[in-house]
Amino acid sequence: MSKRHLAATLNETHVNEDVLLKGWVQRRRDLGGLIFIDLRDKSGVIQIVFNPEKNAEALQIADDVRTEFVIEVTGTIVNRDAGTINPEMKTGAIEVKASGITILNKSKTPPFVIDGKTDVSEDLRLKYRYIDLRRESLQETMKIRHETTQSVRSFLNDDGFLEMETPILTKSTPEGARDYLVPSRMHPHEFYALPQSPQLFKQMIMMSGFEKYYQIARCFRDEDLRADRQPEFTQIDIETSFMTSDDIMEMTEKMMKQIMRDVKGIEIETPFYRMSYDEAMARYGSDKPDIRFGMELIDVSEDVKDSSFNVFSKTVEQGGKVSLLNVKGKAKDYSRKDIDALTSYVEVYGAKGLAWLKAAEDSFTGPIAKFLSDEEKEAIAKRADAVDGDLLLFVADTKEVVYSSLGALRLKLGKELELFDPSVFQFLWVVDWPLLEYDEDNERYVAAHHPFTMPVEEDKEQLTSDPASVRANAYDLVLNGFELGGGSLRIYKREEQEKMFSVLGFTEEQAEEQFGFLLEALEYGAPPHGGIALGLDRLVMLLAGKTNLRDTILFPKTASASDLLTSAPSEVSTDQLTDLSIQLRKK
RNA sequence: GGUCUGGUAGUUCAGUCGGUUAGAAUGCCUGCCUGUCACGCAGGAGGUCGCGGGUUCGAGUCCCGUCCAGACCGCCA
Repeated sequence: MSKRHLAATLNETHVNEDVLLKGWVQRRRDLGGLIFIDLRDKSGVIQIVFNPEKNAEALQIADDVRTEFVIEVTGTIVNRDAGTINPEMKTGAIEVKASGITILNKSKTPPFVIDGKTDVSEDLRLKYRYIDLRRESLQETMKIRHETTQSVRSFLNDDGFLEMETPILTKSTPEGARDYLVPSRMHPHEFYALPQSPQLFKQMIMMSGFEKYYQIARCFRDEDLRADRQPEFTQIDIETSFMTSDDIMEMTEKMMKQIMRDVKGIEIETPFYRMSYDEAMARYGSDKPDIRFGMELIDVSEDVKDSSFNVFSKTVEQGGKVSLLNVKGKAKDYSRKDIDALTSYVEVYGAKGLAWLKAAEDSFTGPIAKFLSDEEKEAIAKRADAVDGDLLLFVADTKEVVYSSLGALRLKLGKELELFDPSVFQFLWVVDWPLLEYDEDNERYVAAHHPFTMPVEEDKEQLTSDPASVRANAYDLVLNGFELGGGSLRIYKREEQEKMFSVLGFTEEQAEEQFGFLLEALEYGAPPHGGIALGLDRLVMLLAGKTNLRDTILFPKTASASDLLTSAPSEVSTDQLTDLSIQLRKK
């Protein structure tokens, strides 16, 4: 018998069959004359029993076996006695009566226990990533990742897309995120950049006449990390010719529908709800709102603009706004101290404080209550729909600070108060983005998305007269408060692209030097085109119910962008540097 | 670049007001145990309290610096 069996594929139908199993020792229970070993392979776990009546020699070897040893076991599948069935285990009704065991490899005692229950520090897990990955939860997540990419491929292949690969060694461009640079040996003093995205290449692919392209593309950005941001990440990158933005959104919805069906077995509703950027900011204080729950921002600027409470009236007078969150029925649950904690929370986002009122019968209590007139309180109560027992939390500041602080507070409270069902997947399109943002530091406009985004047709006239008012023909896909990705129609005429560069403050020479190849390509029959890019890692994170991107990436980086397993980055030899004509400055 | 949290046994943590020999659980080792499944029972080993400096009669504990990990702000077209 030489055919290997997988642990978790065995069940009662295999009783009396001889099996061969190979895998790791999950756990060993030594009862003296009887030893149980839980054998784990990629499919799962099954219990092996070593009984001297069956084979005394095998029992002897099993005695030497330890956790994470790699073993090969032969034996017979048997039903467990009624009283010894383990309902917690997929294979809990059967076990393998061992006739033989071979130790294929020993293992040192692992630095941490491999089970779902044990909490281990992140750095240790990353240093021993290959051990950490043996845990069921990570095995499961990597399977979800595989299923997701396969679902994407199957959908796009069926829809006539070609999967194509773009270069990893590319040209550095100063716009956008910081580039990872690769020095060139053949061209001393010159550098390649790793792609932040295949943006220009996929546009070139459209100019090459392929019409439908996709790639599961690795992208690189040398910026600081976050729980949902890694310097090296993967995008589902898509570009099409001749499709409208509605076409692209509809296609993306179908793709998401298939992914949710294939990976989660969930039927989601399409089309997704669409919301303008302005609406998202006003209602949720976020350009990627989590719409699984309400508790929206309520603007009371109008009601307090003449208030004798200066904090409110002055803010409105100076062009800011006063908004609040109505924490329904929670007034009693929040002490002064709790609200102080919320205040420190919003201060991180630039808010100077968090004013509050508790709604009691026909009145408000709280430190600011005495500064507000009865009419103002009434107006606030009406607008906020405040009833007895509600807690109102106010921020008065610039629009930006009000949005970011209350937007963040809304998410925090939504989570803490369990205002939503975490198993729900709520997709949303955010559309009508501003094309440009004014950069105070550099005193010029920068592209909000990227400089190749097409303006909305009816706003094109304002591009030079009122750049800030121009909307982009762009769309972002949001899932449960996370930006899954975004796309746009692209500029496909040279004059328009040149105009865009000029609005962004490029001289003709700069535009030519950095993007001359693009401008030229636009002159040779570039088709109307557009596309979308979705963050695969984030999608998998949400599908797997994780809160951290590291858990969806095989070998992730730490918050300081190092790899604790291989100790990258690391110093290199002087010979290597000499080859590259590089001399290091003292640290 | 900044703010905050953490770093004590292999691991996860506790360690009071600065005071005798730094603890617990788990893991590990040894012995016993034939139906366990986080097996049980008995015993044992295991510590550069991240690192460097300072204050003090005395520092895991206080102060300064630094490194590492994490969360967040800035940043991320």
